[in-house]
Amino acid sequence: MTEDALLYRFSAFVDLTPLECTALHDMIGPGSSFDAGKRIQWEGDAVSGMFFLHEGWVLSSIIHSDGSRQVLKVHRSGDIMNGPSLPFETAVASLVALTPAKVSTFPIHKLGMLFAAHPRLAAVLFLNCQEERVTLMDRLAVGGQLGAKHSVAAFLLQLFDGRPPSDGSDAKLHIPLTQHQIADVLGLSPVHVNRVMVALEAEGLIKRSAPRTGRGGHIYEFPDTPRLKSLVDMPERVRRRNPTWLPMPT
Amino acid sequence: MTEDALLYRFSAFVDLTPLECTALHDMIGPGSSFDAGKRIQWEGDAVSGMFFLHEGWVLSSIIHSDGSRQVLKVHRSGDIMNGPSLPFETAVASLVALTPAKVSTFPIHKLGMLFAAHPRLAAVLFLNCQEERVTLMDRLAVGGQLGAKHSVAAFLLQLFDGRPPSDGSDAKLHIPLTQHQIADVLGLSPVHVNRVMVALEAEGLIKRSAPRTGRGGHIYEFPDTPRLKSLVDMPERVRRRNPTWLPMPT
DNA sequence: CGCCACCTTGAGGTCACTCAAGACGGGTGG
DNA sequence: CCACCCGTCTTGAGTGACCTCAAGGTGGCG
Repeated sequence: MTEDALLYRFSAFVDLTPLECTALHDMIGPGSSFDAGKRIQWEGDAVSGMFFLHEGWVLSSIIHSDGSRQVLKVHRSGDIMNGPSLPFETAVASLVALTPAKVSTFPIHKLGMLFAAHPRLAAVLFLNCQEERVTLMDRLAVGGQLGAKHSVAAFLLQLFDGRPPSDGSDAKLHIPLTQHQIADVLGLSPVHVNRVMVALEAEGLIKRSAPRTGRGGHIYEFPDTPRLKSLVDMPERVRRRNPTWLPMPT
Repeated sequence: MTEDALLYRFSAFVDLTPLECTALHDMIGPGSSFDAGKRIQWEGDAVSGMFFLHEGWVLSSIIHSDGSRQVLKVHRSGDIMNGPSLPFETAVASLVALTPAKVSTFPIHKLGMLFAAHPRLAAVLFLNCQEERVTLMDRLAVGGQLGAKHSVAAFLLQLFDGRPPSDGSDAKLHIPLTQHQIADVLGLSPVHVNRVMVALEAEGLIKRSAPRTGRGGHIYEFPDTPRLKSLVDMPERVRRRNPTWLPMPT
């Protein structure tokens, strides 16, 4: 299954050739495991490359000078991490494992080799980055204009829609974030997140139950996804797969 | 000067070889002119490529379903536009000329050729995209946590710091945005933007004067940039120029 | 048993919003 | 040259969303 996770982001845009698959495997270093709560990278570290998340949940966050924390992205299996740090001398964000996580490094000089040897893969990386940009733009739009209820609903729905294939396809989802962490994602206060959660549950839009195990998080169910989606009302973005303009596969 | 504008974003990361310069010029189509207020692209159009802004100001925005508008980016000379649309079937945002603007198209199939023939330039495009991502992340952080005063100050300061070289280097800056448009950028209401402006002026952090001409905008002065910067308090991001990991220049 | 992290709920305050009306200035037509 | 109009900026008053502070409840774990 770890193989599939690796190719997840890349094959979202193109059907990979076997040669490209092996090339990716060769470029990505051996994975190491991190316990829940362990820090994978500090904001301000020297930039050594990207990371690839095989398994688990990882939080990417920035500490503000007033001490408050802004979570920039909730990473899940298949995600490519630390791209935003590449243009700079030092890392932009910290990466913290939320659950036990398996992470590979994608050393930066191999990234250069990838651009030289596999232009199509490079283009896919570029597209992936542009898509992340759109994700941020949408968050900006939702958070800026609409209320906290919309933000929370959009957040939950995004995690639900984007769950990796291995998670099964029923309407339940374990989200290992505390309400405090969700607040950090959305730029709200923890107490207000709680109030919104209670309200959403009262309206029958979500259902929460205790986590099956240990630290943090809840299991969320979505009994009425259509109504939830209509509440959020995000524009439908359909990805263009195998666009004709990409360079020839290698 | 238009040549310089073209190379502005690229040479932010690397010193271009003459061959790369001519390659870029060849790939970018002839420029066409747009009057102020003219729409360059509609949200929902088919994606035909990127655009390159030689001269002028362009607003990139999304219309929400409730009619409100979110401005995603204020483009200025040298900017590469419409990148976020590339992964999708239809364009993500509308592009509207704010001032008379000169725009070239960067057809999508030539982008594929660029990835194949000029891996180093492709890598620079990738870095540029990652940097835009960071810009959005910072906006998210500022807008989410801090007040409207910070947002407005950060917005003005960002425009001031990022002004193209041709604009001269005195402490004056003509910003052709109405307060209503600034509100759309920041996700605030127009009246509140106005109140903040008045407050900032009362504190001596900015100074406004009438626009030299026609429609919209003001001339802003920044008599006390240090204090303004300390108010905004963004982390300093230093770009890494000519990183060693890039592919060989062509 | 008691600690700790998390969730929950209440009360009161502040920031930013909406609605509404007025001031200013440029552009147009008489 | 003047009257008028329209977009923009400005200002006031009232409302609502979200925040902070604070206290209490719950469950896991040593």
